[in-house]
Amino acid sequence: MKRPPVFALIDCNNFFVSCERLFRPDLEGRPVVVLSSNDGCAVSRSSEAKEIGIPMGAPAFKYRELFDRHGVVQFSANFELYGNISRRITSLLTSITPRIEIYSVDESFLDLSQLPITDYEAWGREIRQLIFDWVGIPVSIGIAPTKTLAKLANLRAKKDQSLDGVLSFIKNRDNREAYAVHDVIKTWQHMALSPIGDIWGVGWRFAPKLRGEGISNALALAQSSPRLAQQLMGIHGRQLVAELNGTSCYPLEVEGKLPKSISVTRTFGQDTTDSEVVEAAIASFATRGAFKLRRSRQMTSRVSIFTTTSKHKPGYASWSRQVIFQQPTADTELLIKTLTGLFRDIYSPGIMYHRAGILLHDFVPDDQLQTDLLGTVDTNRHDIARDRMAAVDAINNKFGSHKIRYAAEDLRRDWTPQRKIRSPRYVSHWEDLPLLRPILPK
DNA sequence: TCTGGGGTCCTAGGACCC
DNA sequence: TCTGGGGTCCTAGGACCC
Repeated sequence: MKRPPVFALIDCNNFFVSCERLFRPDLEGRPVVVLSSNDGCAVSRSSEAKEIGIPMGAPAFKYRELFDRHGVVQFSANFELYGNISRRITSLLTSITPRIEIYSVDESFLDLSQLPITDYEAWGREIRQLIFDWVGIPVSIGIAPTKTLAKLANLRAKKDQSLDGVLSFIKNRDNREAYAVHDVIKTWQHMALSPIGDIWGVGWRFAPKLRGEGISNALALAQSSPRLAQQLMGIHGRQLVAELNGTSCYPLEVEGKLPKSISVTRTFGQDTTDSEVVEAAIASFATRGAFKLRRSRQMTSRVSIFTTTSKHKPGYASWSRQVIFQQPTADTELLIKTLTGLFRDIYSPGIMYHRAGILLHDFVPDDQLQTDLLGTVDTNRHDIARDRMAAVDAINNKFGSHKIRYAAEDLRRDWTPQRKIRSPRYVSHWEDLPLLRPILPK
């Protein structure tokens, strides 16, 4: 018999900050923030930092005074560290069940319906302790018959200290009922306490619209008509109402999906009018994008670039250009030539470039080289390029990324973002390995 | 010559997520 | 002086066809 799904959402608390604290236990109990690229905005905050009023995305320069007053400890983002810790947690979860969807760097959904669990909340507490003991990261766990409700349960588990980080809207499945009456009552109580803007899928634009209709919390949305929800939010609104009522619309996506587009974009370390600086940046973006594309075993048929000036200065402007390939490619060399060529078309001296990026779209599998209408595909050139890139990837894989690269990337390096206060790469570079000093007897 | 309705495909922009 | 980066999906509207 196929059982209805039971979703568990396991979500790391203040993930980036928790990773930094792993190697700096002295920061426990102190306000800590992790900053975005160029040390621009706060993207992860400890609970102490939230309490003193630092919002998500707070620009660091505006909060400098608050940081100083409360002794807020700041870090530049250290993605190598966070990726490593993230993989440790997902591999632990994968050992519990293969029915796992890795949703983001700090969140995974599990389907528990096939596991012999008699008390879901007790199970959640065990797993929470297990992750803390083995990896050292605190997590919250929400369990429910739909993903939207699992998200909501997770958020409630984070906000209500008395829940101890775990909340389940399903007690057990012994009675074989999909969703028992006492479960529904419990779910309603928590939905009534969940503001409309906290619901997964309701963002800053839809929240005021819904409030205007008198729908101010999750329970009110669950009890509103699917038709009204669809009118206000499109098809997503109708599905949201169903999910809040326990009917699952969003299944567990176990298979890692292939990307449908790839983008690499950066704000420069400092604005520039120099075309060589921007070209070198675009060459580096092309290299990174092409690498990601090959890793997904795909080729691109349409690529584009864009540049912008600063949004926060008068005369903000942006430019973009795209090109369609007759023959799909994953060749770094061709992509660098094409994309830097597109930039030269739009370059204009005197413009203060602030940000630039590349986008790759319209992918085909890399083993599917289609001939064009005239059958003029140059398979020989294609094969040579593919072999060359396979060799480059193999070398960089063995000796470290960027060991072999195109000269266009090194033309100028002035664009690279600043990360002035990054923590050591404790777990990915030998020279950054933490040292343990033995305590000598006196 | 005049003309409506229905379908498909594409693109840009909007909305959301972490 | 200093305000992130990487994605997905849906929808409206235009072009085109019969």
